[in-house]
Amino acid sequence: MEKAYAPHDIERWLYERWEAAGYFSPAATDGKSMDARPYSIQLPPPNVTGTLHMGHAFQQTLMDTLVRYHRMLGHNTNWVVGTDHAGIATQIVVERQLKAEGKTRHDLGREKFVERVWDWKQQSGATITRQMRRLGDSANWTYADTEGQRSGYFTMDAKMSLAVAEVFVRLYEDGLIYRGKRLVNWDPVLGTAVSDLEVESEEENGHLWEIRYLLADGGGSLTVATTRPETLLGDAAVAVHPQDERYNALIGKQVQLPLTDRTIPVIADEYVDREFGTGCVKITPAHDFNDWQVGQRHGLPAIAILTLEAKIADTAPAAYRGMDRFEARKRMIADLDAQGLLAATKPYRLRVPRSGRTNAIVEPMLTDQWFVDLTRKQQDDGRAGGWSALTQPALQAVANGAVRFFPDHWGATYNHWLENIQDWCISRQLWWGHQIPAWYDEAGNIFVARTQAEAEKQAAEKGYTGTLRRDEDVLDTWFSSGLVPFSSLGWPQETPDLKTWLPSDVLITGNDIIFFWVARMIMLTHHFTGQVPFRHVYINAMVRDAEGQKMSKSKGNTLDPLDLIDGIDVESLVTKSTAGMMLEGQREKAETYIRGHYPQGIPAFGTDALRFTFAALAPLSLTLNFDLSRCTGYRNFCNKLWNAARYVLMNTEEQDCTASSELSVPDRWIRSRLAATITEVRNRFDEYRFDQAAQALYEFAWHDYCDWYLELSKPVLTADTATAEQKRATRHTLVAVMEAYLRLLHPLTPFITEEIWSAVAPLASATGDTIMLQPYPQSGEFARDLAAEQAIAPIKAAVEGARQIRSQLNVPQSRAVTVYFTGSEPDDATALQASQSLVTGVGNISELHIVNADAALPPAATAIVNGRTVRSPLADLIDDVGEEMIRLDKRKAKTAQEIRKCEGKLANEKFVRNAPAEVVEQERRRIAEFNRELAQLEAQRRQLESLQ
RNA sequence: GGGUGCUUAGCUCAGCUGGUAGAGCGUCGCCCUUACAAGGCGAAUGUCGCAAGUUCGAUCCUUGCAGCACCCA
Repeated sequence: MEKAYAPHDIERWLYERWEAAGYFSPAATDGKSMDARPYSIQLPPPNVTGTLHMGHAFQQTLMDTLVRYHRMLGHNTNWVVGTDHAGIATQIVVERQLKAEGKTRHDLGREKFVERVWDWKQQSGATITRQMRRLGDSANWTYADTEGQRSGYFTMDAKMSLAVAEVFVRLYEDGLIYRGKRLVNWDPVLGTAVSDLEVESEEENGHLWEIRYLLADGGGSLTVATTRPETLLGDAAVAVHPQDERYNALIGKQVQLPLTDRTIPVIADEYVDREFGTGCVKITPAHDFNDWQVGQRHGLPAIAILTLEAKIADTAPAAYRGMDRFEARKRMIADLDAQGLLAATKPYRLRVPRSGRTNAIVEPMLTDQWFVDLTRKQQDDGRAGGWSALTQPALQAVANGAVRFFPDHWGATYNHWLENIQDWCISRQLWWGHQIPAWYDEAGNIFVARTQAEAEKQAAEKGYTGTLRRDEDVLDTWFSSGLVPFSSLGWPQETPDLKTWLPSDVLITGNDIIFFWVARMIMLTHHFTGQVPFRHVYINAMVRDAEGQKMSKSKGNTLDPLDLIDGIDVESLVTKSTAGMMLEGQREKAETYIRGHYPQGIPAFGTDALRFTFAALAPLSLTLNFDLSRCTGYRNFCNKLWNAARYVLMNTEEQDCTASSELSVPDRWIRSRLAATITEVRNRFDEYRFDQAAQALYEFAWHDYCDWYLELSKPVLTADTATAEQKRATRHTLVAVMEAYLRLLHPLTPFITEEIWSAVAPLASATGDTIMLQPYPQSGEFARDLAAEQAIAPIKAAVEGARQIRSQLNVPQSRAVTVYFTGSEPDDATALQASQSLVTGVGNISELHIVNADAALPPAATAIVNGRTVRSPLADLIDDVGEEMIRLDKRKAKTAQEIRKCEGKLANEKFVRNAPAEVVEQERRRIAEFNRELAQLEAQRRQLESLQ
């Protein structure tokens, strides 16, 4: 083995070997695989043209850890993966490319444009799956891989598209999909409807304009307050609160609508907030969601005055036609002012709805769209409505525990959303996506069918034989991803895979798509298969930078997981991170951040260290602050493990390492600790506590195995006093514990464990081509041995005591000292006696004497470790008695304080009366212990005083 | 306005059913001891956000307050 751990040298070729050998497919688990308990995870399909970001890397680390864990448990394990066509995002990218060529998608036409998107998908589609391989994802790439690219399914491939059409048609036939003219959120830049989930509203600075509307009968005016004066052209009424005495007399009268020749009524509606503005609100049903409701209540007309490009339409007065909405606003304010109708302009903070994709201000727009009904209890013909058929069962699934959230409080968020759900607008005015399987005849009659031929047949049955026009719109991307849990398994065919892998075991995903995706998968899967899509939903934290800031390109604080794996120099990092930044200020800001935070660039940590960091930092809370220094720490951990393996191999290779019955206390102790760690790690994985599993693994390897066991093995392996049998027992323990530990660790750090295992396994008599398919350690493989754990305590205490004394008196550890040891437990003396040579070896102790607390000793320095006392003659050390006195006084003060605390408790009658007997007893023991310690310290001090 | 989460060492975070406050990184000493300087050994560091309550006992339970973050309207 190389002297230092070099991740780059091992990672890539190992992955290729695993994949080529077919280890990722369920059948590889072992011979009995298909009968074993199935275990599967559905990957949230990433955007096919996207790249891997920290959130992906984090999620996938957790998924791969679970998948590897369960595969080693012998479960029939299938990690179903695929990529998403990501309608809007992908279309935007290609449109941008066209724009660079001076073209629009309309220049190409739909067919050519879609072809072009496919080209782009083919070209860039492999990027993300290649990156996932670098993470070590043991995904079942060849499963559902209809395109033969070893990348799983693609949501727009033929098979998946078939399922989409099938679902659409069936929902339509069930009366759960309808088409209608409704107000929807409209992105005027993209020219498509977007769902309310894709709209982000933030407070921005704006104005509140107060505009005078004159009464038509000439008897004065009223003043309305609005943040959107341009929509005035579409006003259908002015509303006041019915109990508002200021305006009572005006209700029912007509007012002259400024800038137009229309008059509109004054109506009364509870919706009006008397406190807001002037208490008079203009009502524009065609351009505001609330006003739409008011309009419905009062039978008002919806006058649309904006085009789909958000320009003033021909329905408005000629003066403003064709103007952009914001230009029109300016002009109208000026005109109103000129006519003396502008009463006031006030600065105002308002929530501005913007499209998540284009950042354009979203316009409520009255358009024909397709919806999934999620709100009706019952349809007019008596069939179940969407609430009963889709929404309610989804609520039920969580309520009755069929689906469990981790952490469980996310269930509340899920419930709250579903309980207040709106119908789901599923049509998008895009070209890239699943085209809606609906056709129209010339009269506008709708035929929803799986194919055009089927639609024509339907039309013919109604006596129509002319040409049919297919609906131009495509479906919301989430519509197809909502089917993934079953469509990826071959639905609508009744495949055996559906039986085996539905429901999957756990979904790991971000809280940002609980509504978009999780809820919809539960609804649709239940509706079409009667099952839940998954049993558990683990909501992972959002990855942020070390300061807790959201990662964003414009701040420059994003990290590319591959840069953490491979490393990158600072210049390349700057170039890469600022590429494509148009705004000068933005570029500078990003560059400053990068040079400030990574002045040396980023070192190569390797995949294993990155994965371990994600696991160790995985909290059950909202955010994960990714700290590079933690990553460094875990890279060092890998190096530690690597070097421990080197030590083990150096001392065991080509030697007899077979089992021995003559196990020493350290042998038995480390095996016992491993047994405890195995139980701990398995439990933690089972409850998704990746952080605690990582902690237990770290602790064992570094602080038990390396710090103590390897050190304790040295005297045995090198000393002439140890018998051949004892040496063999130690060699056997070294390799057996290492081999099992590697298996225990493997799900988190697949590469380094595989690499070391291949060298260590033969020595531990383990066979197999890969650690991946080895059985996961069971606590029964090693015995818990409480006697050994107790016997090791005085050994450690003696060594630590000697080290403390040397260190605190500034004596180099290399100087051997004499130690007088006084135990605190009855068995300490015998345990220490039996391991004398170990203690003197590891502790660099020249003579070890086991003595009573009151033994007469030469003046000595004292250390107390876990109640055990270690004393070393000052003659061995130095002659500065004063310093030792200071140390003793410090220690005395500490002990005295503890005693006071205990005494306080025990003096409290209520404590003694009410606390459980064992707690009181424990307190008594502690006080006795401390008193003994104090007496010893005082004796020491007197001795030193006499010396001065 | 409603909801959820968070507040513990300089930083990033653990802390199980209330019973002696922990880790990693960083800091400060001393060591290149033949697995590892990406290392070893030792040390220092906390009114557990604030206030009240329950309890013999509160970082943990309850209530209120403050601050931060996110979600919904």
